[in-house]
Amino acid sequence: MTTTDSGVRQRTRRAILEAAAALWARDFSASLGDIADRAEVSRSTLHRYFPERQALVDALLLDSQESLEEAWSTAVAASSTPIETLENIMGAIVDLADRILFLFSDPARFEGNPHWRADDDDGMSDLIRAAQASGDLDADIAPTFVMGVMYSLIYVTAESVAAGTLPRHKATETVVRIFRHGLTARS
Amino acid sequence: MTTTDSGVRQRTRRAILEAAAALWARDFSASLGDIADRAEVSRSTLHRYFPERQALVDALLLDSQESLEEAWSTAVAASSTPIETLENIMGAIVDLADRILFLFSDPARFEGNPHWRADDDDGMSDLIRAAQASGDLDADIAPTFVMGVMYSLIYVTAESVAAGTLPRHKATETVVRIFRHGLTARS
DNA sequence: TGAGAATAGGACATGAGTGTGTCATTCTGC
DNA sequence: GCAGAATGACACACTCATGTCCTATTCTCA
Repeated sequence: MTTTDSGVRQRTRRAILEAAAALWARDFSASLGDIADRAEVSRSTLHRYFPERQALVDALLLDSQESLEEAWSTAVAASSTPIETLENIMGAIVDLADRILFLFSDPARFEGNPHWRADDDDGMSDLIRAAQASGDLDADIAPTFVMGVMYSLIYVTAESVAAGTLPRHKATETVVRIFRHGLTARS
Repeated sequence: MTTTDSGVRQRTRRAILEAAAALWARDFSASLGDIADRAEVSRSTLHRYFPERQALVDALLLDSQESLEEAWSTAVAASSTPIETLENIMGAIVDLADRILFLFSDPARFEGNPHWRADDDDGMSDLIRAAQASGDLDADIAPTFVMGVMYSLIYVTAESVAAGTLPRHKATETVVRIFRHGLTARS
C-alpha cells in the first residue's frame, strides 16, 4: 500500500467502490455486508480496504468527484457555447448516474466533510447563468432549480436505461432534447 | 378506536403521519425516534398508535394513496383533454411531494404489500398514451419514462418551494411549462 | 514449486433502533 | 371537580450493523 499496489488490490478496490456506488446511490443505509456481497468479497476484505464505514464513504466521494470532473473537462473541451457545454455534460454523465445520485441526492450528506468540493456546483451555476444571459435558457428560473431539473432528468434517464425502457443510444439525445425544449426561453 | 375516535386521537395520528411522510420521503431509514421527535410526541405514544414500524408504513401508504387519488379525481373533473388532465395533476400534487416520494422513490419498497395499489400508475400510463395518440406528447418516448420525468419534476419543484428558491404561486406554472415544452411532439 | 500476499470465515464486543411493558402525570369532557 | 382518556418518562430484552480480532485457505508471482 505504501509502495506500488498490485493489480489485484486495485481490482478489488474498484469492485468495492462500484458496489458501494450502486447500492448507496439508491439507499445510503445499505449495510457494508450488502456491499461486500455485491462486490463478491467477504466483509473482512472490505474492512481491510476501508477500516470504517466513513473511510469508504470518503473514498467513494473522492472517486465520484474525480469521475465527474473528468467527464466535465471532456465536455467543456468539446463545446463552444454555455448551452452546448451544459448539453454535452448531461449526455456525458448519464453513465455516471450512480455517482451523481450518491453525491447529490442528499444535500446534507457531505456537510462538513473535508473532501467535499462544491466546485462542480459553482461551475454549473456559472454555466447556467451564462446560458441565461445569452438567451439560451429562461432567465426567470433560478439556477438552483435548473440544476435540480438537470440532475433529475439525468437520473430518470439512467434509470430507464438500466430498466431497459430506453435504449442506451437514444439516452443522450432524449435527455438533452427534454432539457433544451423544457427550459428554453420563451420568445 | 372501535367506536368514535376523539378529536385528540385524530390530531395525534395525523401529526405522526405527517412527520413520517416528511422524514421517510427523503430517508426511509429514519428512526421511529426521529419521527416521534418531529411529531412532538414521545416514542411511547407513537408505539401506542402504531405498534410496529410496519403498521406505520402501511398506514402512511394507505393515507398517501388516498390523498393522491383525491387530487387525481379533482384534476380529472376539471379537465377535458388527456394532456390537460396530466398538467392539472402535476399542478395539484406539488403539495403532495412528500407522499409522492414516499410512494414512488423506491419501486421495490411496497413489493408484496397487500395495501399497495398500482392503479395510479396504470391510470397515468393510459393518460400518457392518450396524450401521445392525440399528438400532444411525443410518441417516441415510453410512457414509463414520461412518468419518471413527471415525478422528478414534481419533486424538484416541491424541493425548490420548500427551500425558498421558487415562490409557491409560481410552482405550478413552472412545472407545467417545463413538462409541456420538454415533452411536446416535434412538429 | 515455494514464499508471501490476499482472502474467506469465523468469534466477539459494542452501540443504535425496535418492541414491550409499567407507572406517574397531564389533559379532556361531562 | 372528577373519572377516564391520553401522554411522557423510564426500564428491559432483542436484533442487527459495525468494528476488531484470529486462523485456515487460496491465489500470485518469482
